[in-house]
Amino acid sequence: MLNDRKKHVLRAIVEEYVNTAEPVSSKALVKKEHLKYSSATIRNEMADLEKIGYLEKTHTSSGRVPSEKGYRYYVDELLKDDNISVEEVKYISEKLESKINEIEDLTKVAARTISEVTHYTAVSIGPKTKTQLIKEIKFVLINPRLMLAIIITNFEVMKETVIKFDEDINEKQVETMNYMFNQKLKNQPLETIDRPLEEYLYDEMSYSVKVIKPIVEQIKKVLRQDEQLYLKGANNAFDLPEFNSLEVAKNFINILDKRELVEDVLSSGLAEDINVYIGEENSQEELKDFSVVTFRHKVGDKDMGTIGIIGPKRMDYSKVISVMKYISKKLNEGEK
Amino acid sequence: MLNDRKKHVLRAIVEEYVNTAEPVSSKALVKKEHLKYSSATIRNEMADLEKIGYLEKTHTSSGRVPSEKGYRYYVDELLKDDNISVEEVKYISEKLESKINEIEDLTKVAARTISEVTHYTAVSIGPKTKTQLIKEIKFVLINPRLMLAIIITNFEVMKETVIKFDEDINEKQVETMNYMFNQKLKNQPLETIDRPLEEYLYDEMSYSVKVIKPIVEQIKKVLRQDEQLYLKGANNAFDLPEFNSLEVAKNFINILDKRELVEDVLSSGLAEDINVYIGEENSQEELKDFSVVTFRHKVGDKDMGTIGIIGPKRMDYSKVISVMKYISKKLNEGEK
DNA sequence: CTTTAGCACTCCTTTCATTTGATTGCTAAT
DNA sequence: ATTAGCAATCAAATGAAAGGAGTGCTAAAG
Repeated sequence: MLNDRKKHVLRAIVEEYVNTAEPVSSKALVKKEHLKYSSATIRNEMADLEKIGYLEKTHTSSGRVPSEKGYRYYVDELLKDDNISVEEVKYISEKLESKINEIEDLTKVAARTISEVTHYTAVSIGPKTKTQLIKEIKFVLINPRLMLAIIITNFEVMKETVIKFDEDINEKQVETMNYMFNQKLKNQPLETIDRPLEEYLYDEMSYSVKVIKPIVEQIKKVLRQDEQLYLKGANNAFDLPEFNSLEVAKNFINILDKRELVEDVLSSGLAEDINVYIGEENSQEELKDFSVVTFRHKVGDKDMGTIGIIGPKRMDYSKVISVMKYISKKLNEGEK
Repeated sequence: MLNDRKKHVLRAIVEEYVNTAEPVSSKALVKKEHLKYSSATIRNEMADLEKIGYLEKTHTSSGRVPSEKGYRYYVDELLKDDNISVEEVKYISEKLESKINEIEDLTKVAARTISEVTHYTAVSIGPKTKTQLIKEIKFVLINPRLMLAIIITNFEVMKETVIKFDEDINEKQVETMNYMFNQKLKNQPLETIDRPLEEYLYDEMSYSVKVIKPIVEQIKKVLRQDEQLYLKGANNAFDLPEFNSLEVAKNFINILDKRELVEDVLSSGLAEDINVYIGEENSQEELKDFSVVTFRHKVGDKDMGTIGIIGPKRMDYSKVISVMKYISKKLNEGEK
């Protein structure tokens, strides 16, 4: 357990380093925080904090920098999560309520807004379809060559898609399909709709490939669509001094370029809260020099997707978490 | 008009510079190309080529680098467009014919494949909806609260979307809608479906906002979807020496981050051919240090989207154009 | 026992001069 | 028309020196 002065010093060092990106010296800290102790005293505290692993030095005669453990302690114990200005509140509200929402996915708008307010890179992804279960699947014939498929999942998400046929279909066939597909797919995960099913259907049903294939293809296509990745503010990263190292910049772009990696990152977070992963805490090797903050956008029980920001370990956790909390709240009440 | 030796020198300098990213010296050129002239002679030719603007120096005692005019001459007159290996042909064929196509947009697959083969950054975008005309719009009622809208455009592209209502709709209403919407929208560009239309409909039709709004919103949404931007291989850029300058890297990421800019770039190309824009030839100020090569993916008269690669001016135009030509051909014959 | 002043020591950063080497342009010879 | 040869130019690498910021430790003061 840290005494109050150590807490103060640690918090101040994290915040100062987040601001300046320069190792923080004892002298600078005393001045900045108007501490009633001399720099020598602070130096002693800093030495202690280093001993227990919360601070690091870049070289023997440099100021101190928070370690990952230090950031973690800061995030868990020291940070204020109401670090959001009136202007920011106003800006966010306007964005989320603006007419754009009517066209665009709200999850995307939220991701973009977070990026704009925090100046970090934001990513978002639609609800994870693969883990959802099929509650019901329903086919409606519109005309002999055009059929509508409606899938309802246990997350209360509804997906529809139109299927075109090369040959005529009749009502009787559709009825059979309704029966057969539900028989096979009810309470199965969405990913069941894949090659094995296709083959099963060929065997089981008397319809030709020409009928079955477009159905399966089209459904698969629509399921994929929801998992679309959205990315905003990649350029912001380049304003940060850590990205002056080409090594780091390259790693960063590499991460963003790998779909699966970003999907992993976003989907690994817990459903209920704001998740913070600092450096090596990330399960992905590639992210060991970055920090990630995510949260899941839910409306009631409906999963609407996950939003995350990716930035340097020297991230303004206070700001990011505050903004995310506010947006999360806003999203929930907005959809009531 | 250049004599053959000058052409040879220019071509060799472009290709050598593309390979090495280092200014090409007279001595290196003689050696590399087994020229039967001394370096002094080549120096004279290089001086001439510089005088007429095809070559440049980075400083007084450096080797030569192609100017934009030099690249342009190379692209127009000197380059071979069959610069594609057996392995590459095989790889591309496999990718385009693989099962992935069944799920994924072929335009995206093509863009990704180009990026993989050329190691440049590829972008693609769906068919430009805004310029298309509405040929017919048709509503089909599935149940009292669910309606299907089908839009057919003059590019023979069909778009469908499902519309949910908060109140019941009857067949009579749908008939009226069919009449009214077609009346108003036939032969209009797709972008007509926007706010002005919405207001017109409120005035003209007796239906409530609750009916009209979901229709317009949903149609707008589906129109947007097609213009989705796809990006692959942004990380490749960082393997190129020109991106060792943070300035350049930052510009590049900035460009990719601006949706509208990339959309502009892709849509400015001519429909029929492969378009090459070198440096300042780009109409976008931001692209003045980059080159862009694009082509439109068409199937018969149907516009399927545009694919482009964005890279340094020191681009392997021969490789890029060869690969694009091959893919373009392949896409056309595949869809027959 | 806690705090602090003072100072030696460390090491990064910047600057400047020097050297090295590659390449050109030009002149004069072939 | 071609080429050998050479002075001139400039980037890039190397290394020495100076300056400065910051720490750790010791000894004294509170």
